[in-house]
Amino acid sequence: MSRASDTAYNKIRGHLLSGEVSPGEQLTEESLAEITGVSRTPVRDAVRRLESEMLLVRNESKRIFVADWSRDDIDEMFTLRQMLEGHAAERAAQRITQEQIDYLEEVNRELHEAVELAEPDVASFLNANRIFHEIITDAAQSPRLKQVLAMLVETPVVLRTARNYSINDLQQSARDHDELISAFRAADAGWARAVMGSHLRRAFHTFADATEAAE
Amino acid sequence: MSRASDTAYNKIRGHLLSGEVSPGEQLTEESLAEITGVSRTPVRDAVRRLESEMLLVRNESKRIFVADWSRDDIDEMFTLRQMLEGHAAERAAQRITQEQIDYLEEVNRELHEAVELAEPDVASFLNANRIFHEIITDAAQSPRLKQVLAMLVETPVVLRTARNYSINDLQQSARDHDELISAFRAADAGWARAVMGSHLRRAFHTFADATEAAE
DNA sequence: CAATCCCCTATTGTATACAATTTGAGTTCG
DNA sequence: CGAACTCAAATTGTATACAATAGGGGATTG
Repeated sequence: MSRASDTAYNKIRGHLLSGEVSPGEQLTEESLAEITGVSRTPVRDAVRRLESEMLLVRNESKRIFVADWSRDDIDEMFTLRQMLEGHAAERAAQRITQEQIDYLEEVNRELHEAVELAEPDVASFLNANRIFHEIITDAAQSPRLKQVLAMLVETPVVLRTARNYSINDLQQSARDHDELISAFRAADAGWARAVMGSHLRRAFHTFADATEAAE
Repeated sequence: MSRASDTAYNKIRGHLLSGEVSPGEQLTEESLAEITGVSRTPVRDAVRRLESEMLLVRNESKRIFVADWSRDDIDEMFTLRQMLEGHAAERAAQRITQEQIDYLEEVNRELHEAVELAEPDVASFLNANRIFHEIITDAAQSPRLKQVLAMLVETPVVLRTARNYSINDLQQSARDHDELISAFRAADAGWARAVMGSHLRRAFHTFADATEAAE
């Protein structure tokens, strides 16, 4: 993370997720260069990456704007994740190693701890959740799948509404993960796909409810 | 296509697809700049795009190499396309306009003509085929899906082996398209998904056979 | 007053020089 | 002889100046 373009990527991403900027707002390479403290060259790299993750969009004349995700966009994103991560879970069930299963258990133990407090630690939850899903994507052993999924996970909207998730929802996520681990231990691809499917579909509704609550 | 980075993208892509370079061969930004006649800056943009399409890969120290697709890689790519384009066909069946259906018919008429010659016109076939699938992706009205699919279609291996496709395979593709159009006209999402699924899965085996024939 | 045109400014695109990093060949030393 | 070290060359990364393009506002004209 020492390279300037990575610095720029992380700072801009943090800026977008913090909510300091509004959807639809225009950004310029120059202003982003000032914010990040590097020149426009690495900023351009970072902007490309954020475009591919659809946190930024360009208009017809190449100007840069903060992406605006409609509810339908979020729905479609979860649907794509359900398909692709369901497939990943299926492949992972056939390929995952004992070490990776141990790692999944360790990460999910942390996730359980984060959501069983009186006041859940949402940041720890999100972090453990991200790592959990990454382990599965790695275990699927498909570089294409991994690259495609990298474009879809962690939208700004989801992260911004995470604080509104109910304790029940978070604890249900932890239990979904427990069941996924069981499916992997049984090497049951169909089970893994089905659990991943319902896990992500529920996550969408959790998100949708949290969004309504915030408004 | 007047901008230097687009020129670079197209020239490098053509270079990769022509087979003048071998999988695993190292390329440098400088050499690509010479080939394309522009400076390293737009070349870097083009390389990024080709990386996301996985025609180029980088090693751990960021050096650039021509991607090497194994048979398993191709298989996985077609599996992902089957999932995603199947979904696209489903959505398209519920959203496609009469104008788009007319356009599909027109393009597929050209495709039929290209493959019903004594000596099939493979270039025209590939071009009509690409446009046909693009119309469907557009009709699905999902920017995320469109972007994700852009990363998966047209691998160098598929294009290089296209000459080995049999006339029967090409004509079957044209008939698959006819059936897809019927499914769209009937607005039958399940039918559209199923036809797209078998169409792409057959395409994989056509590719696999053509590859073996070439070796 | 409204529509059009024109020009200045804002913004992105490109070239180039230089910095940082990695590679690999040659050399030294045990 | 081989393992480790050194340093020059090769390659990618970054900053910056300038070029090309697009946008917006004011003047012009009917």
